[in-house]
Amino acid sequence: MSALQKPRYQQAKDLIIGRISTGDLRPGDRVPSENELVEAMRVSRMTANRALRELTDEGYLHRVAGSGTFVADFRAGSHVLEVQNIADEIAARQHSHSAGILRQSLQHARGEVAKALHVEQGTDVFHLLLVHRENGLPIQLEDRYVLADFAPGCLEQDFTRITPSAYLTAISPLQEAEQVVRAAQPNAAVRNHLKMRQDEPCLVVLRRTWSHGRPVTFARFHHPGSRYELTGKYTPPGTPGSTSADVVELEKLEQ
Amino acid sequence: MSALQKPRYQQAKDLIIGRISTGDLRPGDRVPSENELVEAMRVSRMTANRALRELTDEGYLHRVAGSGTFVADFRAGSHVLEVQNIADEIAARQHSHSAGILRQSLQHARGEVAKALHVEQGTDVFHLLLVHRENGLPIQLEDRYVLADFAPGCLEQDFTRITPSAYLTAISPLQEAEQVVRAAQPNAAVRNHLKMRQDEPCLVVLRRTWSHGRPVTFARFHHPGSRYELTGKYTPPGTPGSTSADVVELEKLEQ
DNA sequence: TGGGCAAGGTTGTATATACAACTTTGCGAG
DNA sequence: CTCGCAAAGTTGTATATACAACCTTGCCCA
Repeated sequence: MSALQKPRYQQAKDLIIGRISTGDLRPGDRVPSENELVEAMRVSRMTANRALRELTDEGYLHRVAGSGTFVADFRAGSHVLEVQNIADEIAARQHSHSAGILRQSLQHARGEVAKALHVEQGTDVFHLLLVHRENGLPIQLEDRYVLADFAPGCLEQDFTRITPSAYLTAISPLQEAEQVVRAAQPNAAVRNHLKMRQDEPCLVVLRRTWSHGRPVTFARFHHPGSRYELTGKYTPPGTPGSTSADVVELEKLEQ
Repeated sequence: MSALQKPRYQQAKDLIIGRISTGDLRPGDRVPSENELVEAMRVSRMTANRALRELTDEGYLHRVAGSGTFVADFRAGSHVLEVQNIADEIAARQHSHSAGILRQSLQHARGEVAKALHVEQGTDVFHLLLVHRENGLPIQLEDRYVLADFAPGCLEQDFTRITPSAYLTAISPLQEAEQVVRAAQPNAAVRNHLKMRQDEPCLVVLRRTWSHGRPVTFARFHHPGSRYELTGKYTPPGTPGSTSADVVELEKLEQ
């Protein structure tokens, strides 16, 4: 193997995912066949097969034996927790993601932040505050604290290009997460940042994420109740993945 | 290949899963290595590798290169979806659960209910509407539809003693669930039933549950935003279970 | 013109082989 | 006794090959 860090099947997966997220490949479109991938990427057919098979298991593609491989119709977040990166979630909907940075600073952890991160009061933490937009419309206010010694480069990072979640995941796999979901009335600042209507409720997610046995980041996410919802799917032991089309259908039901 | 319907990698997966579900293999136990599987099942190492790799991706196993393959520590409690029975949830908090029945009738499925349950308009369904209280205070309005031929005894059941969720689970294991979580303003009826303050937002959960490949029940849950929240924990492959005390701690953080 | 059949492409599975990277074990030298 | 290193075992990846099952296309024949 060449001096490449990523395995080749992963490179193939990245290639396909890239073409999907840029809109080059759209739902229903035909994806290169295994043999075409073999020629294009100079890999064996088994490697191409693994890439396409895994993407199918992950819900991105849809395969028909004898016919071909196609981009799956939709991809709603499988587990509520699986979708940690809002940019991916938006890209999967074929929409455009943009972000605005409201704060990016080094602070001393105080009160509940120190408590949530299991550190002493005054420990260095980065404080990030940003607004995520889907097709220009704000859908998430991310208020995040990150342990400074876990991600020292936080102040230099351009989080409008790489979301904090993606950045932190790249540093080290985030292994455990806990979250709380609640409905609440936003305060004026939040409502303002998210351009919410008066009296529109807020879907609030508090999430703490662990890496290698210690909490490394704690975030509060506020979403406009009218423009965002969490979807989940639960399949205990047995049955393999069914399509996510049903979740989509459920999503559309009005209360 | 012999006259076997299932692929051999699937047979290998079933073998491991079987040993886990009978308790023969317990969390942390060592699973047969690829080479041992090769000998035991007379398959190639690639086939054994695929079986173990897929089980790892699905969360059942945990692999360490150079060391071995082990049963993953836990698999329940990962999702928000785990708590299906509000009475159990309340009991876990050492509080008292009570329920009031507002409706318990046989109806014909219409509109979105028929659509959610994948049946024709007019199919018989039971409609249940009840309020769950924690220490006397309403915390959930359960608006549930159940396929009549799945649970024929629904009208005779005393749902103040056994919750619908517990009753349905007893009939047949509910295997898959999908849900959507959103924040919304309740209508007057809901607000009234839940004794909610004016302008208090509502945490709404839509959940559809499947059994043996077909949807059997569809429910809308409304909760007062000030008295109820969903908590979840996610532990992908490795780390052993920590107590839920941390989640509790996170719960108490104010926004 | 219409139907049927054959050919080619595609996915699904299975095997044998090879090498790299990592972990554990155990032995031998100091 | 301890440290270090070598050997063996394990997972991770990659390739070449093979055959079965299935779908689509297009051609040939009635």
